[in-house]
Amino acid sequence: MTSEARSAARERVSIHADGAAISKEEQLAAIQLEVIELFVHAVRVLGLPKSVGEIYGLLFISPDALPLDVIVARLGISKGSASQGLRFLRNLGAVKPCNIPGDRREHFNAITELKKLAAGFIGGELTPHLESGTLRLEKLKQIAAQDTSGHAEFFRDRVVRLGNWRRRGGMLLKIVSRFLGRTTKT
Amino acid sequence: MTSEARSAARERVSIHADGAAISKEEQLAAIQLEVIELFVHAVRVLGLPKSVGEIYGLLFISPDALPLDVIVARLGISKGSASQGLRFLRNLGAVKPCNIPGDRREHFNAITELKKLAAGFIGGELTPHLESGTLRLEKLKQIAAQDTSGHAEFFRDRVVRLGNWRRRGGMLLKIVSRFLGRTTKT
DNA sequence: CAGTTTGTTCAATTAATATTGAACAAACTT
DNA sequence: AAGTTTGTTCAATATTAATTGAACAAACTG
Repeated sequence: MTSEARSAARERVSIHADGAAISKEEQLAAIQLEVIELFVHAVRVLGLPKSVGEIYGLLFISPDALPLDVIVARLGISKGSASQGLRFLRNLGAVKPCNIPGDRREHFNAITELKKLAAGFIGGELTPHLESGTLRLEKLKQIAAQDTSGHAEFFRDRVVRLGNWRRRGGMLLKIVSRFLGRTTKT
Repeated sequence: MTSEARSAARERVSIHADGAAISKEEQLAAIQLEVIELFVHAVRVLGLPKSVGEIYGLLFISPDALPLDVIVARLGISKGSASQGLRFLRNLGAVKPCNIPGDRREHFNAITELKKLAAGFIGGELTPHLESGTLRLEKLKQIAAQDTSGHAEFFRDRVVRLGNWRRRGGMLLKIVSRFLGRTTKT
């Protein structure tokens, strides 16, 4: 996009702020709105904020990389939300910054390989929890060893069971990664 | 527990309500508190309310089945929370009602086989979302077919990709179930 | 039957989370 | 250097979700 075109877009946006018109920049095709809605639902299941779903959804269904201010305009969310959401998505590897020659703004593309998305989510969200669980389990073992109640044996059995769960959870993450890593790259 | 013992327990609880004492019934061993905390963290990851983690954790680490009012007293939560949490856990198959002869109250045991827990969670929480996603996808295909913008081909490609994601998601759920179903029953 | 126990429901409250927007800093431009 | 543009941060606000508790119903008990 040229510098002049950007200025023009901004002008239209300011008109919209007056409630008078909607810029072409902001108009989303029906299919785009629907896809964004789909991602909003999907991220809810994963326990992530709506804005993250909106941003990822918009990038997923946008033919071109988009900069922050365009995301803000098209979704009608605040700059703060967009900035935080993009940082989260970037940290997860769900979104990739890309440079557009002649444009100072950092643009973003959605990463659309399920394998990569899952890897990012597993590494960024799941594994940390699994590891903090490992620490908790260590603590549990110690406390169980000190237990003086009449149920020490029962408690120890339960702690063993938790250890088994965790072990199998770790195996599952690997199995999932391996499954998604096989061949077909969509 | 005999009828007389229950009355006595209730009396101690009422004393506690006055701020004067804590009944033996309510005292949780250090290990129990720690396990409950662990489950509270775990259910957060799954997007479930804290109270559900507390209730399941308490039952998991209790040698005997517990009735609603004991759960309320030991966790210090409201009857409403406990009732709703138990219903949720029961629907998921994470908790099993059991009858204690001579006691009118319904008691609950935790189900501790990871396979059963996962099956309940997959069937109760994950599959419904996957299925609603399937419906959304159908809608998406229709909208994509009608698209008049210059990006119809891109949009259709994305919809195909979403279809692939969903298909693989379904396969994953099966793989997870199969993995957890193998032999070792802890 | 009148009273008690047991458990559910749901409107009101409280707590937790996400979002906003204004202040700020860094990187550019003229 | 003074002014833009671009993007971040974080305290205040808004929104959403969980919890409470009181009213209720059903199942028992004497």
